[in-house]
Amino acid sequence: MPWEKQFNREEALDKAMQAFWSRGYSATSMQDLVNAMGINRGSLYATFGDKHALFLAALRMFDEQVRARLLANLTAEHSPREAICELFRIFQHEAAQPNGNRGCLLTNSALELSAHDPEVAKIVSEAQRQIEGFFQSRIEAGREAGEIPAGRPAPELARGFLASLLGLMVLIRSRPEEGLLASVVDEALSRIR
Amino acid sequence: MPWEKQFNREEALDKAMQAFWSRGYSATSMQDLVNAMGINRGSLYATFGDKHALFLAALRMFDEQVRARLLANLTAEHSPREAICELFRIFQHEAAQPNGNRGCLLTNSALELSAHDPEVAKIVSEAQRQIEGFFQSRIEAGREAGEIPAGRPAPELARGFLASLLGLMVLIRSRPEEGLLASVVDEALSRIR
DNA sequence: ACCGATGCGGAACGCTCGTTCCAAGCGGTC
DNA sequence: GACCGCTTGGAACGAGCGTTCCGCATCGGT
Repeated sequence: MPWEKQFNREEALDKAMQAFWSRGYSATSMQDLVNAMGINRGSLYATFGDKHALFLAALRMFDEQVRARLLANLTAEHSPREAICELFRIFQHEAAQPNGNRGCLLTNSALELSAHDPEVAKIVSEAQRQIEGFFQSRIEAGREAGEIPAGRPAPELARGFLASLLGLMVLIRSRPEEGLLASVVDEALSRIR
Repeated sequence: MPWEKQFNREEALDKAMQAFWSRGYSATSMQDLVNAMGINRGSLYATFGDKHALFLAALRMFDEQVRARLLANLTAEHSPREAICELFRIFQHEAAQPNGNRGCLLTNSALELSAHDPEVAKIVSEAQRQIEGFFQSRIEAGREAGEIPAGRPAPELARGFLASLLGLMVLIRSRPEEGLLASVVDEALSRIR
């Protein structure tokens, strides 16, 4: 029945995102993507353009559907201090699940592509800025509420959390040992305790 | 004069290491390597084996000549606390140099390859363990010398430093802004001040 | 009943990849 | 001085890459 699309654009893009997420950009071939997405080569090119455009679409989808949504949910559903704790704990516990050692597509792309791909670099650095902003606003709100003790300046503390979170992403992908990740999370959270 | 080697094995391997360091494994082609190393295709295969073996050799060279040497020098030439400070400061300042945003080959490889390449994973995780050990031994020695105040347990603090250092590597490659890196370093070092 | 439009499926393209192979050149050995 | 062992440079290979293209099936519109 080729008179109307036989696939859902979002679903297909999600499958592509998953593929890039676990294997990276270069190591994922168009054949891999055709298989993973379950759609035809022709349809893929007609819908998403070439491989690079598909990757950017997948990266943007990750940024909106995973990163932004997660931060928004945490902000809405937890107190400032708990939002920060939950963010770290979510990653710590997901790493123990099967297929949980993929880390974060944005961080993976940061190292693989940012240095030589301005479009990727822009998406990645903007996402990092948003995470930094999340930390900073939660720290400030938590201090105003008396939930987080005074200490180092909020912008600096926020950047420290960003670095710890990125380091956690590296460890999740390269050394997903339970005790190691737990120590990293405990140490980070001790800064607001 | 093809009866004796016209190149130095170490020098050629160093050039290969530089190439992998800036572009990663997949994005560096054998043609790139032939050009960068300045030796012939045939000589390359005869001396180093295939691309994967060459990469492992380059990664091991980085581990020994860059990572291990750096930690040894810091341990020998500085007090425990200063050794930790210097480690972070070296990366902070190198990032400002031209070509300084390549980060760390081990960390780059951790994200690109560790999840699907056991040999790389082994080298990477062993290197991370050594860095963790460096931090822990410096913290313990610094506390014994009264140079580092008591606080969280040394093993946990060491893992926190490891995560911050890895996060710094990610940021150096994806967002090498002077102020950002400085904040990350300052926040990290504030934990032993 | 036919037409145009649309998406499907898969063959096929040109290129670059990693890898192999071989003729040529030269010093050392017998 | 003929042969051996080694490196060199570059041609060549098959496979896989990303990408394009086209005949076919099937709809809504006329």
